[in-house]
Parts: sequence; C-alpha cells; structure tokens
Amino acid sequence: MGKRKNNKKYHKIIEAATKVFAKKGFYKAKISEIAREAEVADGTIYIYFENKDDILICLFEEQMKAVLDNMVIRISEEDDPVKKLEKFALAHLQLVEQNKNMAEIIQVEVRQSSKFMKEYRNEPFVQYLELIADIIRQGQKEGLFRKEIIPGVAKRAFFGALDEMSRFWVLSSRRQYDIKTAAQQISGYFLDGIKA
Amino acid sequence: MGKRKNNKKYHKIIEAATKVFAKKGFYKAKISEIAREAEVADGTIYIYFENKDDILICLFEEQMKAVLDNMVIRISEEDDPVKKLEKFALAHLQLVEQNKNMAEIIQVEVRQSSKFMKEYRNEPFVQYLELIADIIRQGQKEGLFRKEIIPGVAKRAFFGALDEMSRFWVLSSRRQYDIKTAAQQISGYFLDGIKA
Amino acid sequence: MGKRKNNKKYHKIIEAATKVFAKKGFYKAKISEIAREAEVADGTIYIYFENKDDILICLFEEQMKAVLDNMVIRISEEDDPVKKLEKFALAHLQLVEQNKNMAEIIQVEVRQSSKFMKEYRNEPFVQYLELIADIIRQGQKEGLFRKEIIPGVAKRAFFGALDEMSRFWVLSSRRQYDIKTAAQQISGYFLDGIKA
Amino acid sequence: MGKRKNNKKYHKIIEAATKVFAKKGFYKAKISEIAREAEVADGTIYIYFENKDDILICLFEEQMKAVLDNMVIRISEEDDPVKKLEKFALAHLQLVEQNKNMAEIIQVEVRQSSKFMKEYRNEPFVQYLELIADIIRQGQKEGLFRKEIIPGVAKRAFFGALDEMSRFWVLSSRRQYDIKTAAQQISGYFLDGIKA
DNA sequence: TATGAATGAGAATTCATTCAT
DNA sequence: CATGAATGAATTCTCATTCAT
Repeated sequence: MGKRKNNKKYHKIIEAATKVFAKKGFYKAKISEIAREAEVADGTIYIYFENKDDILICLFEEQMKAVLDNMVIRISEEDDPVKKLEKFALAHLQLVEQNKNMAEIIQVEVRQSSKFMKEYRNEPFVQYLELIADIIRQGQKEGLFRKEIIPGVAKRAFFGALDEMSRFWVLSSRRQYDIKTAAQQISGYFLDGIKA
Repeated sequence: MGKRKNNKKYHKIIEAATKVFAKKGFYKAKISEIAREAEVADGTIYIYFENKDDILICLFEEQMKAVLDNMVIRISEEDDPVKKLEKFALAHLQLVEQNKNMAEIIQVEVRQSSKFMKEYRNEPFVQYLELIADIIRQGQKEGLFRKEIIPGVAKRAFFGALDEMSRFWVLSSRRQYDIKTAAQQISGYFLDGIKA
Repeated sequence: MGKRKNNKKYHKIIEAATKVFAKKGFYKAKISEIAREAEVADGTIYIYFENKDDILICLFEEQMKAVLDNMVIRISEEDDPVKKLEKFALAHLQLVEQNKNMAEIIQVEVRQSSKFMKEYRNEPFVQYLELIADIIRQGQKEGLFRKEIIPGVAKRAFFGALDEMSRFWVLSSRRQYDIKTAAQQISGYFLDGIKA
Repeated sequence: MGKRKNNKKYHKIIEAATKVFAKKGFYKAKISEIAREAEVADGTIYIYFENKDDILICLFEEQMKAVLDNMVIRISEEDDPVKKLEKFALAHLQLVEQNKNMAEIIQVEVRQSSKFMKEYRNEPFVQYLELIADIIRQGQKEGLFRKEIIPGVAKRAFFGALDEMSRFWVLSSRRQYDIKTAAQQISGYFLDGIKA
C-alpha cells in the first residue's frame, strides 16, 4: 500500500474524487463517476482505496498535509506574532480561493464525515488549528497578547471566523468582498481583541 | 398541509428526526428509525412530510425559528450593543448546550444541505446571522463600533467564532472550558476588536 | 422475526430457494432468480431472511426438522431394533426419492456450507444421525447387536451407506435399482454385520 | 500443454490450490490467494490452467490418480477378497488421515463439482469405487460373498460408510476413535453382512 | 388517517481473466 | 515464460416510497 501513494493513478483518483465530492457531496457522489472522471475502471479504485470512505480520508490526509506545509512555510516568513496571524488569515482565505473544491469538501464533508467515521481523528486539521494556538502562545510570551487569552479558545475563534467567511464564499459562489479586505478585517479585530 | 403543523404527530416526528439525524447524520438516518423513534408507522411520516429531505427542511424551519425567537427576546433585554453581543455569545453557547442534537444538526447538516437541496435558502439561519449584523450596525450608528467594520464580514466572523467553539463541544462531547468563560473570551476580544 | 415463519411468503421463498439451490447450487443461485421463482421482489427476500446464507440455513432447519419428525414417527411404528433399521433405510431412500431437490441440497450444499459457516452446528442433522445410534444402543441392550459395536461409528457407517446410495440417485438422475431392493441390501448387510 | 504437467510450477500451483480449496471451499477460494500460496503471479496460473474450474479438475485427476495407484498397490498385496476389503478400509482412512486437505476437497468439492461442471465425469473417482466392486465380484466368484449382493449397491454402501466416517474426522478435526478400530468396525460388519 | 409489507431501482464492491511490459 | 495492474461484468443488499387494507 505504501508505494501506491507515489502512483500516478492514485493521484488521478484523488483529484477526480475531489472534484466529484465537491460537486455532488460525498453521499451523492458515485464511485463510477469518480472512476469516469479519473479515466480508470471502477475496480481500479479498489486497488488504491479500501472503499468509498477511504477515498475521503486519504483525500483529507493528502490535501490537508499540503495545506499545512504550505501554511507553515508562509507564517515562518514572519517573526512577529501579529504579522503571523495577519499572514495566516490572508493565506487561509487565499488557499480557499485557489482551491474551492477542496475547501468545499473540508467545509461540508469533514463535518459530515465525522458522523460516519467517529474513530477518525483528522490529525492534520488538529495540527492546523494548533498553528494558531502556537502563534498566540508566542505572542503571550513576548508580552504582545494578553495573558488571560486562552489559546485553546482563541484558536477556535480565529479559525471559526475565517472558516465561516470562506464557507460563505464557497457556498455562495460569489465573492462580495475582496480577499485582502476580509482578511484584514478578521485578523484586524481579532488582533485588536487579544492585544495587550 | 397547513393544519398538519399543529398536529401532535407532526411534532413527534420532528423531534424523533432531530434525535436520529443528530446521531446518524442525514444520509445514514433511516426513515424507519425515525418512525420507530416517533412511535408511528413508516407510512405515517409521508402523511406529514413530502419526503426525507422535507423532514430536514421542516426541522430547520421549526427549530431555527424557535432559536431565533428565543435569541430575539434575549438580546432585546439589553439596549447597549456591546451588552447585546455579549448576551448573544452567551445565549448561543447556552442554546447549543441545552440542545445538543439540534446544534449538531446545524453544525453538520446545514452545510450538507446546500448540496442536496440547492434550492433551499435556509432563511431562518440567514436571519439569525442578520441579528448580529443589526447589532453591529446599531453600534456603529451609536459611535461605539468603528465605521470601517463591514457588518457582513463581522457577523460571519463573530458567528464563526462561536460556531467553531460549539462544534468542538458538540463533537468532542466533553467541555473543557466553562460556558461563561468561553462566551466572555470570544465576545471579549471580538468587541475589543471592533470598538471605536 | 418469529411470526414471519408462519407467513405464506416465507414458505414461498423457502420453496423457491429449494428449487433454485438444487438446480444451480448455492453459489450459482442468484437472489433475483429465487425472487422470480417465488414471485416476490428481490427486496422482499430480505424482509424474511438476513442474507443469502440465512436462506440456506433456514431451509435446512425447516426441512430437516420435517424429515426428522417424519422419521421419528416411521421408526416408532416398530419395536424391534432390526425392523427399525430396515424401516429407517427404506424411509430414508423414499424421502430422498420424494424430495429430490431437498436431498440434492443436503447432499451437496450442507457439505459446502460447513465451509462458509463453520459456526453452524446443523443440529437437526446431528439428531437425525442420533436416531440411528439410539436404535443400535437399544439393540445392544436387548442383546440383538454385538456389544463391541461402537454406536458412534456404526451410525455413520449406516447413514454413510444410505447417503452414498442416494447421492448416486440424486446426481445421476437415473435409478438403476428399485428402492426397496437397495434399502434391503444396505440394511441387510449392515444388520448381518452387527447382529450378535 | 502436455509438458506443462512435468513443470515444477504446475505442481506448486496444484499443491497451493489443494490447500486453499480445502480451507475456503472452491467458491470462496481466490485465484490471487492460490497464487500467493504458490508463490507465483496471478497471471502465471493461466499459463498452466485454463481457468479456475480447470484447476479443480486437474487437481482431482492428479491427486485421485495418485490415491488410486496407491490403493491398487495396497490391495494387490492381498489375495483374499476379505483381506482386500479390510485393507481397503484401513488404507482409505489412513489416506484421509495423511492428506486431510485432499480428503476435505473430495468430501466437499467433488459433490459441488457435479453442479458447476455438469460435463465432468470424475473418472478417477468412478474407478476408485470400481475397485470395491471388483473385490466384491471376485469374492462372489470365489463363493465367499453371497450371490445376491449387488456390487453396484454394495460398493456405494461400503464407500459411503468409510466416507461418512472420514467426513466426521475431516470436519471435526478431532479423532475420537483410533483409525484401526474404525476401519475394523466398518469393514467388520460390512464383511459379516455380505459373507456367504 | 394510519399502517407496515412489499417494492425495485440503484450502488458499492468483488474477482476471474487479460495483456502490455 | 512470468508478471501483476487494470478491467468491468456481475451480484448482493439497502431503503425511500407506495398502496391495499
């Protein structure tokens, strides 16, 4: 199974599934449609994935890992926690913008999926959130953010704010506000709210 | 169809569906399980609802309206927009706490829903969000909040922050922070962030 | 599930399955063919049976119980263990003759099935064999059969002899010897062989 | 195709198939599992065998021929038909003991086989049975066995008795009686039963 | 109204077999 | 000869919905 991840077809299927899940939703998506989209036979999918659920799980792991790595690089370009959070907000919304399909799946299907795969911990997502908590802790250490801010609450508040914004974009398919404006607004009042 | 809404069985089914959708998710929920939970026959459900989708739609309308009315009353008890937002945060998290099933459905299924019922506007939810925007506009009028805050962005940021917090509660089933603490934190830095 | 066994459709399906399993064998038998034969929808089968395996199991239980009851009555008509065994042989071959489908399934599928349902004890079959052992024990008590005969071995030898004979009939579909002749031959030398 | 039978891989596959068919049954056995067991690629099997059915047929031919040859030698060591039958019983049960896998396949799959390969005559098995008939005929000629015994019935009765005994061993995996005891019992009362 | 047995279209999954390498 | 990835036909089983009672 290990070497399969380097396989060209594996990625073709992941890509196809991303497209189809985004368009139809996980349940309405048919294996045969993913197969057609990926230009493979139905049975080929079962060489690379255990079952339909497994496609969704792998798709997350794969894509969230990429998103995570990307974000780690982006925020490491800044030293100042304030700048880091501003960058995070902008980068997050840009990622959503650039990869609507994936964003839509995360928005809709990650939540749904937690229902049918209770056991799935969604580790990359947890790590993604933890990036925010780390920045906040750094800021508190440097005396930039108030000590009484609970990073575990604040990380969710910040992510939730960005996420709700992008959900709006993803689902409404029209963008009323410019990305930079939205990012500045959100990180803006979040920062004002936690600054010392 | 009109008089059906006053029927006892109608509400029994709504209640049963709320429980079952929350536990299994919309797709995994079986009509027969809802029927069993509601103590009616499978066929009876089709007297009160058009189909499975319709149950979910009615459930939203019904329950969100109640949530909405409740919230309108709660925030009308305050005059100060700042107080109103603090109240909103607390009330929202308390509602989630008191009605985990409904909260879980909103968390998961409202998002899903836009997929399988493209036409459904989810009006009550939109109105719920608009409550926040109204408070912000009032605050701006009164000179309490900064003029450059975009209510359409801020309402989502605020709701998203609360929502992400409650998703954590709903899905993790353990509460690490006290409700009041979480509400204060979230409304706290949001308010600091938008204050003039 | 209990009341289902009294249902008309339940028996229609059992009957249809008996016919189809006998004709095609368990694995080659299609649920849809059983459904067609029983004049019900495919789905209806799953109201009365858990799955394909369950049909086979129920079919055994149902039919073997009938065979068992029938045989108990037949041999209770005789007192003499010798006569009982003669009757058993004749009755067994007659039953096979009268119910070729069922006999074929027992011949072929009971064995096969023990593979995919290792856990299945096939209780009625065990009881059927035990009828023979009981007669032998009775004969030994009465001094008619030799003491050194092991009932656990002899019951299998006797049943095996009859069974191999009927397998031949069932599978070859032509009967070279008259039933009574065959029964007499088999019980004949078996009896001579165990007599004191 | 002729030279293939001398090939090392051909026999490796036969052996592997014997093991897998015995464990899983013909239908549940997967070509890929046989291939893995034989340490060859799936496709290699199709160089040596036409298809899955062909593996089973060849396996019979191959193994039954060995069993048959073995048995012919064993019983030719005796002149007396009585001794021959005693030897047959003992040798049969010993063969079963020594080659449980093959015995299990004969038990289960030979019966099955007539279903999925109607055309297949199972010649070696027929010959194996005929060995018994030949001994009986010889005994009748020598005046040792009663004239009215029908060899065609008796051969089945004798084989059936042994077979049912070994089925018990094969499937129950525990041996309650010593082989010699069982063989003596069965040939014992069979012989007493047919003796003049 | 209420019932719940029956329906049957629809989907996921399996696996013998092929064939390009 | 040998390989094993790819195929896709075939089959079981599910479940929303209907309708005779």
